[in-house]
Amino acid sequence: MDDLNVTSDKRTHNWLDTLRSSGYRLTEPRQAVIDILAKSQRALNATEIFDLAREEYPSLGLVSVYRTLEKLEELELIQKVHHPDGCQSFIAGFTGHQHLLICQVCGQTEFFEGDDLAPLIEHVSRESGFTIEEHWLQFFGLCAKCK
Amino acid sequence: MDDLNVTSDKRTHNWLDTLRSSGYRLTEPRQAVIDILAKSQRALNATEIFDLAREEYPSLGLVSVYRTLEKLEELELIQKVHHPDGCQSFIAGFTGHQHLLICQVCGQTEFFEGDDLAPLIEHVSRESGFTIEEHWLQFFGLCAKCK
DNA sequence: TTGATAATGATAACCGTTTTCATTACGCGG
DNA sequence: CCGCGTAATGAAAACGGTTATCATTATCAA
Repeated sequence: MDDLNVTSDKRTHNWLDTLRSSGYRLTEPRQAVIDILAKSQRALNATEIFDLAREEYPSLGLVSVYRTLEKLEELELIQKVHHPDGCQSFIAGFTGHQHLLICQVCGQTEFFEGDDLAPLIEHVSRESGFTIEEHWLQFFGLCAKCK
Repeated sequence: MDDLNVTSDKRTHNWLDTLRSSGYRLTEPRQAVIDILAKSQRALNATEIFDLAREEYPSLGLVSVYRTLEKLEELELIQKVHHPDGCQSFIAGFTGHQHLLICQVCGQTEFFEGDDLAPLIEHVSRESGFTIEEHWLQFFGLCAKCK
């Protein structure tokens, strides 16, 4: 638990730095949103972030959540998570786009490498005549705790 | 072009049969929506289907488009397509869930097999402790015509 | 052909997101 | 450390896509 907190504190710090060096101000509403996202193990939508962040910073407005999400996504600090029940949730990304493994019960999300995809991409590309430039890969299942 | 039409006519016929045998009535609004989807090579959203179908069947209501999409999806005749710019488009599926290859310029969509995924799933599963039950895979790129 | 009822289209309601705008507070320059 | 320009904020209203309501229509089994 301590490890997680250290990690999320570091992440919060890095995000604030990135915001500053991109010319954005460090405001309390932004920090409130960032605190929540930096330590979440699952994807959250605007309303969920709003509710959680308000516990610490009650004057937060929902609009600021939307605006902060916009900027964090633009800076590639978070990424949108597509899910059968909606596609408006966000999760912290370590290094830009990554592949996700999502627990269908608790929502806990992990990242994984998908290098093994190269041959498949090669094969599909040759077969279809397409030039493949991007790919999305997500796995859904049950995490160790939920099964 | 003739081949495409024959195929889409067959598909239309199959869909209408499936609707009937599931206890749904065969109505003109439904046929109008199905005609459009059965022959489209790219994913369409409700408004696009509405506009296209109205060219042939002008009294069609938008609500019927939504209701028909609901039923076709439930019967697994169409599937939702997730895209960076929205996740409310649908395309005809051949056999339930399949992997998609989408042209970023014209939207033309093809299906491909992803059997090569098995080893990756196995590996991620062992590493993470998850039981993996479902996966999503999509490729984006440029089709032969658009590149 | 008839009748029960599934399905329709028009309208209004709904809800998540965006826009507007007067007010606040961040952070640079002095 | 203070004051000022302006980015950022929160409240409220607007917006747009989807869903619910309801009187009317049309499908299809008997």
